[in-house]
Amino acid sequence: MKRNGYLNATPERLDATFTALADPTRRAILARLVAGEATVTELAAPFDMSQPAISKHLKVLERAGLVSRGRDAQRRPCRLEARPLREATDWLENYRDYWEESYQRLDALLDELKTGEGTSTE
Amino acid sequence: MKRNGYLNATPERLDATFTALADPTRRAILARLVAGEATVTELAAPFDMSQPAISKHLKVLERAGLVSRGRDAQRRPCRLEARPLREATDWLENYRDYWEESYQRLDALLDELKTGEGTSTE
DNA sequence: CATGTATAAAACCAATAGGTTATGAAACGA
DNA sequence: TCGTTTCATAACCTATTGGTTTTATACATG
Repeated sequence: MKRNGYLNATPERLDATFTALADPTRRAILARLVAGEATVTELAAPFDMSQPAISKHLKVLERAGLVSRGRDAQRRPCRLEARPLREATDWLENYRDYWEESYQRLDALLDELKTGEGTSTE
Repeated sequence: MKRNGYLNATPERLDATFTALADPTRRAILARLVAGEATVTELAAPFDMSQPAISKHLKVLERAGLVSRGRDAQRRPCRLEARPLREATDWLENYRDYWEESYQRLDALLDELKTGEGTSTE
């Protein structure tokens, strides 16, 4: 049930990707980049944090392949890269069956509690 | 385009979940738990690592809510919990449109390179 | 009751993460 | 050529991570 067709992530890439996603600042940066390319200073602006701190976060994102950088004079515009996101999603999709099942069980239980009330196994 | 209906993860939960997923040992433990409950020693067996090390990994997984523990005499069986996996998946799904678009662009490019050869913009 | 088994907790260590300030370097604009 | 902007790098600090070994606890069983 996996609509695949592309290559899979190595464990190292998953390590790097999930590590990168584990920080709220970096997730915010990614969210910003969905809207399009941005320079380091633009990315740093919303945060109460020094510029080198943001540069470090960007390096983590870059190491995971989540971000690539161009060049525009003295600026180094960042762009979001899709691949690791897809790979992480693919990895998690392997568990979809599992948690859908879990929630079906939960739904059934809630259903029983609601409609049952006295009608059920008591 | 989000088939939701359930609650969303707090940033702290996402931090904890992605942190937990960022380690290959912990991912392997999760994979094992899909097959059903397991004790700590069972989980530790495949790894060339001390028991306390595994206990620490389990604590990380527990802190993220990915694992819950029961009690069976001196054993503390671990079970996989679905919720954080679903929440992480949901978070990543927000990017699905983005990377599907990216890959369409890539596909189009590859197509052009393959079928075009000389027919294209040259 | 004594011993073995399953797990947790403590103390320790090296490496990494996440932040800081200060400095350096590349490119632009006057 | 000089100053300004944009960014990276270095050096430093503290807290956390991921591992170790050793010790303690809790239960089961002969």
